Amino acid sequence: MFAALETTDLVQQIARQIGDAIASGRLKPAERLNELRLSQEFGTSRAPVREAARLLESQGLVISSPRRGFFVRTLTSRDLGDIYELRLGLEMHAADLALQRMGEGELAALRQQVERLFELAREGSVEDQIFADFEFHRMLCTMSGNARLLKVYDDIAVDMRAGITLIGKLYDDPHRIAETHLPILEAFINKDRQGLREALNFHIAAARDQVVPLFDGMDAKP
Amino acid sequence: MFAALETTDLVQQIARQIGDAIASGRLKPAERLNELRLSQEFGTSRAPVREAARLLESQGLVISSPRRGFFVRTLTSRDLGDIYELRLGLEMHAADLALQRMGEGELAALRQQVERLFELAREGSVEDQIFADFEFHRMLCTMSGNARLLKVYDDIAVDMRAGITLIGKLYDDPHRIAETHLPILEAFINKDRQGLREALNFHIAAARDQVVPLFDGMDAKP
DNA sequence: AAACTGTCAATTGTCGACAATCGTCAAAAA
DNA sequence: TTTTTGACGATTGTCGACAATTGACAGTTT
Repeated sequence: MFAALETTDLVQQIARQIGDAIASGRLKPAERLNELRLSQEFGTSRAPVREAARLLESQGLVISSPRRGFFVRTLTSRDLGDIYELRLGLEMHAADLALQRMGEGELAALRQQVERLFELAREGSVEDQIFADFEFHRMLCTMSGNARLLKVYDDIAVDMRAGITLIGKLYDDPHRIAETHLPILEAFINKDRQGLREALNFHIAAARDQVVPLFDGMDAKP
Repeated sequence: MFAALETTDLVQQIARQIGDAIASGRLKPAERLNELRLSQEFGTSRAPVREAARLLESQGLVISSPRRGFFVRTLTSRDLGDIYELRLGLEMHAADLALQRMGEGELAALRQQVERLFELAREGSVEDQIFADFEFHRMLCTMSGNARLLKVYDDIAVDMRAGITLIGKLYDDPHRIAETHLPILEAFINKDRQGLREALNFHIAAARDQVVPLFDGMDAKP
């Protein structure tokens, strides 16, 4: 009858804000999370901030160094390479599963999302397109019907986003980015399993090659 | 010159103990984590216990219900099915990568681990063999050379272990379990990529079919 | 000048306390 | 009997405080 009231608890709110700050680059790698400062900024005590930090810790977004505090995780080019390599396997598997379970509605949604990519290439901001790009691949993982797979994708997506915003620059022509999704969509339509794998392989390898190399030498020790 | 002193911090120690208790079934699904009781048992205050619970939360081992506390995660057969399905994709990808990067030492290690499986089938406890089984597959993921992939495997391994111990019974003949690793090993030796995929597919599907069905109706709401 | 040592402010790790909330149980109403 | 209401105990969420530790800086020694 009525809508459920805001039940967001404090810790998760804080965790999300800090997580966003990391993914968006407002908190830089190796930066220390000053608990007192953060708690004052949030208007709370240090306890919820620490719990939020722990929440992010096992997610891999921050690392805790005993007696020294929490630090934003440093991404090496090696880490990023691993992430893209994992993503490749993950999405190919997701695509396999999606092909088996997919109906017409899902296909239409994918098609619409690709159209959106072109749209944003013409008249949107770079960040918006990057976001839409992530969303396309997330849809693919959703369509696998495997919730756990989706969770893994969400985890690594945070890091990819952090990596991209860390580079700070547009890493490719937006129109070309949109275009590279066409073979994927096409293979979906044709239910061409092998072609889909190849299209994903090409697409993700391209993304990796444009992101990872720019990352050498950007490392910093905590 | 000297060995570094134990720098294990309290929170991680507690988190590990609770995690072990969950994986080993000493803490049952949907069971509530009474913070006061746990803190007394550990001889600490509630703060570190809560932080440990948060650490386990984003790992998916416990879920927090605002104002009601932390509960051991309930595994549905659907969850377990997803996990095995994800594991399949993960290990096939790991195998692909391992095939490219593997040397002689790795092959010998795998072979030795399979021998150990047979050994334990003859004269070991069931738990030891299950543990060795997990270790075999973990080695495979390690050999992928992809640290992030390994992390994902470790995450889902906890749940698989919890699922198996929850069932509580031996789920197959130990000797047969050992045998099903032979085709995997063989395909590795022959560097037969397709055969390796098929062997893994068979092996993991078998594991799933023996674990997941037993799980129907064991669900409980928090 | 360089390296070492001692001191000090800043920050973390942990604790005990208190208010808010939830689940339970008994009593009252239907 | 079944359902609703009310109150109580138990438990959580959050806070402020204090001891322990760290990193930096200045002073001392070689």
